[in-house]
Amino acid sequence: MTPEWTVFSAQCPSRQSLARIANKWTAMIVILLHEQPRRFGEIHRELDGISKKVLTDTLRALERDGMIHRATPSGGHPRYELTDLGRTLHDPLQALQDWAETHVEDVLAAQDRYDTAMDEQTLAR
Amino acid sequence: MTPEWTVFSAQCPSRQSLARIANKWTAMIVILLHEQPRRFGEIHRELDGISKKVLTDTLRALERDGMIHRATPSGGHPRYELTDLGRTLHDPLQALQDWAETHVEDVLAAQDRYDTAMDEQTLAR
DNA sequence: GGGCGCGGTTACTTCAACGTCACCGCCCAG
DNA sequence: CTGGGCGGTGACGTTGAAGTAACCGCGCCC
Repeated sequence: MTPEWTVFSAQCPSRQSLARIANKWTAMIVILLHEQPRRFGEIHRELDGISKKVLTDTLRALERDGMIHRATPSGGHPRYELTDLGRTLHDPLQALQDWAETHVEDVLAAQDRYDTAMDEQTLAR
Repeated sequence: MTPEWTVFSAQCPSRQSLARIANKWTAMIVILLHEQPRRFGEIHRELDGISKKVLTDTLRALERDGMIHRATPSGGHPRYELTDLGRTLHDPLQALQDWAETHVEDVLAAQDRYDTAMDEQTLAR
């Protein structure tokens, strides 16, 4: 009987798995590739602020985990595309991006409230 | 006219927001607190492998972003609980955890395939 | 064949995240 | 009034992730 691990156990593979997908670059890349397959340079241009190194590292990791596929047509440039597994990941990650964009204002407001509360606290002492 | 930023722009606040929620500790804590409010020590015990320092840091950050609330009943220990905002975050994050747990095997298999393919490639040279 | 763009790779550095550990105040039990 | 658990905090060191920049082979075009 194999123990029923969950993401809450540090050694459980699903924890590693969660760590990979609960990551901003993973989310953005999966969402980007869901629109259409893209080439390295395209992804690099669209993901503002990512370096070539980090992009290659992230793409390799996603490829290793079977979420994307690197297809090199003969005599052409490689294209990155989602695999079937990767496609199942799109909706949850898209939901995350949607949340981030619709609730930005709330988060910003909460930060303001927290920061001013902290300021008052330190001033009062 | 404010520019229509998205998470793809590095300076957009929603990018920061995405970075916070697309994070394994955030996901696990939100899911844990959705079941019921908990005390520091409880969370610490249930999240295998997190240190006190990282836990406090993460809790503070989530509190600042308005996702959780630290309630200290008079003459009692503080309890952490989700705010309304935090509650809206549960479903997307739960979806991520579910994905991680249901697709572990696929990911593991993909890693195996990738690694043996790499081995053969290096042996062939 | 020389230059250019693409798609990386590599070596080196920098920086932030994290772990560890000692310590603290508070409250309660004995 | 002392000892222990709880809920942290702070200093310090380590590590790993990320940035930087130089370089590289390939194919294409002039």
